[in-house]
Amino acid sequence: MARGYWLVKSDPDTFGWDEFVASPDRTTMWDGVRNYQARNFLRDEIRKGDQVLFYHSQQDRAVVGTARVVRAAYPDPTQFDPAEKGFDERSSPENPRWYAVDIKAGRKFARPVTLDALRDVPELADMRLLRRGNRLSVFPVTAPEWDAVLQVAKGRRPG
DNA sequence: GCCAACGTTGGC
DNA sequence: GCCAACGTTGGC
Repeated sequence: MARGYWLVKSDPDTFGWDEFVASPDRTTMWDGVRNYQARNFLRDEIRKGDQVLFYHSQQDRAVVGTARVVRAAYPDPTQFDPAEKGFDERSSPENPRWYAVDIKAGRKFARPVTLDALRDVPELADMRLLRRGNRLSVFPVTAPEWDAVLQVAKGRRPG
């Protein structure tokens, strides 16, 4: 089975790498996605075992480590809870609208791979992360892109 | 703090 | 069905 690669974004002020690693079994529910394109990726394409780049948005703007999908898509429970920010009154357990996956923290990069560093890598010229106006919080990464990011993380490229 | 990008909502 | 207004995201 072909393994998939993904990038997920997180605002470190809300949920950063350190909090991720401190989670039970280094695993967190990746919930709160309320964008249909991102939802479709979660619901239809992400598979258990897929690999993930964990990216800090906002002030950090860097890929900080890797993760792995340990549970494929299931209905995001926060959509049913009026106390949650992500509550959606149009959703019901019988007809869920939003999905979550579980991801487990992998390795932390020795040095974060910054956006600026990524922009210097020719193989990443078309990477979704670097496109103007990209706001998707989860999207696929190609195998060459995955390899190139890891090369930068290992210090084998400038950055 | 500002602003561009973009998705969603609601009036028509 | 169109589109202006609005809210959110995220880079700078």
